[in-house]
Amino acid sequence: MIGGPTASGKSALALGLAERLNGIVINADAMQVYHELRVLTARPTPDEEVRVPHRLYGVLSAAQRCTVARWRRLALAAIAGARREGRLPIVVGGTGLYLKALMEGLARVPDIPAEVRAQAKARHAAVGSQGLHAELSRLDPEMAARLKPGDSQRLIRAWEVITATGQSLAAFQQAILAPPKLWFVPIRLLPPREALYAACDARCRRMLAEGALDEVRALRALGLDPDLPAMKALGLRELMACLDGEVSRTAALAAFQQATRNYAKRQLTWFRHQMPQAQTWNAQFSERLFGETFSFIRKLVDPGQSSH
RNA sequence: GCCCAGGUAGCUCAGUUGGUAGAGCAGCGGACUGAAAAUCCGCGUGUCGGUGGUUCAAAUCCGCCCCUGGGCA
Repeated sequence: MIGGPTASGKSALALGLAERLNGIVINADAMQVYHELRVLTARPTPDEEVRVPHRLYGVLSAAQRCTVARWRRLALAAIAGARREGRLPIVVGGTGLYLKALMEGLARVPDIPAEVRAQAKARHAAVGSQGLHAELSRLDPEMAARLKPGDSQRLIRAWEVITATGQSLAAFQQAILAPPKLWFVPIRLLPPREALYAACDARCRRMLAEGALDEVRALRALGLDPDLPAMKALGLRELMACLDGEVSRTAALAAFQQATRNYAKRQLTWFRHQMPQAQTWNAQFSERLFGETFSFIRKLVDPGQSSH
């Protein structure tokens, strides 16, 4: 399992390991699952997908909604498939929550009916985050106490769970779904800040050169609900503004790069604190370390090949 | 050369009738279990362009100088 911020070199590491270890690369990125987003999410190229089998890349339409639970089911199936084929599953992605849910299990919350979810959103739109927080204080004091009054997304979630099930989300979260009986070797990439930001900037620039604007234009033509997760991809809003002539291409790129850096910083925080059991490596920024990572993994998955 | 408008945090700018300064963004730190590329929380000492002066007290008033825009010659 490989985690780390965008542009840290995760995919290259996964590909390199998969080639040498008879592996299958399994996507753990919330945006790379969407078919219509290829350039904008830096999905592995068709060429790379030929070199090594890749799973869960572009498997959902942008009109669909991926969730942790949905991804987790897909990932478990992909892992099982890889093992059936006798290949090493290599789960790689920047969505920390997905990796954590896969490793540690997920709260067993029933599906919330679409009507209730819509109701929760409508309620939030009507009374605002503060208002919803106040309301939650009556419905579910425990969740209200641990959520910040401005945290709209979690407030909505807590509200819809208590409303639909009559039970607090806190109670569900105490009964975490048992983690699968799988042995993970978590590896995280935490590149130096300056190098990471430079890599983010370069990646955005490359995306523009590789047709990001065309991709955005095509996606927009689908006229999807802006509320869909896929529509939250970094760069979408910025590049749409560019297509509309609201901002120059240069300004759009700068905004896109800024958003990407902000995101990378959040990911660093996540992987630093939420994945503490992981080994820290730095493939992209040091060839030597890549070699070390490789032999380290080889020993773990194939002890017969090493001296001990 | 003259006139006008500006020079305040890394950037864009606030700053009431003089009481030694604060927002947004950036940056940094943090939270995180079914939208997570999401959603939030915390952190603000900086020669207030420089220098003289008025005043108990100057970012704020006055003089001179420097710099940046714009206008007139």
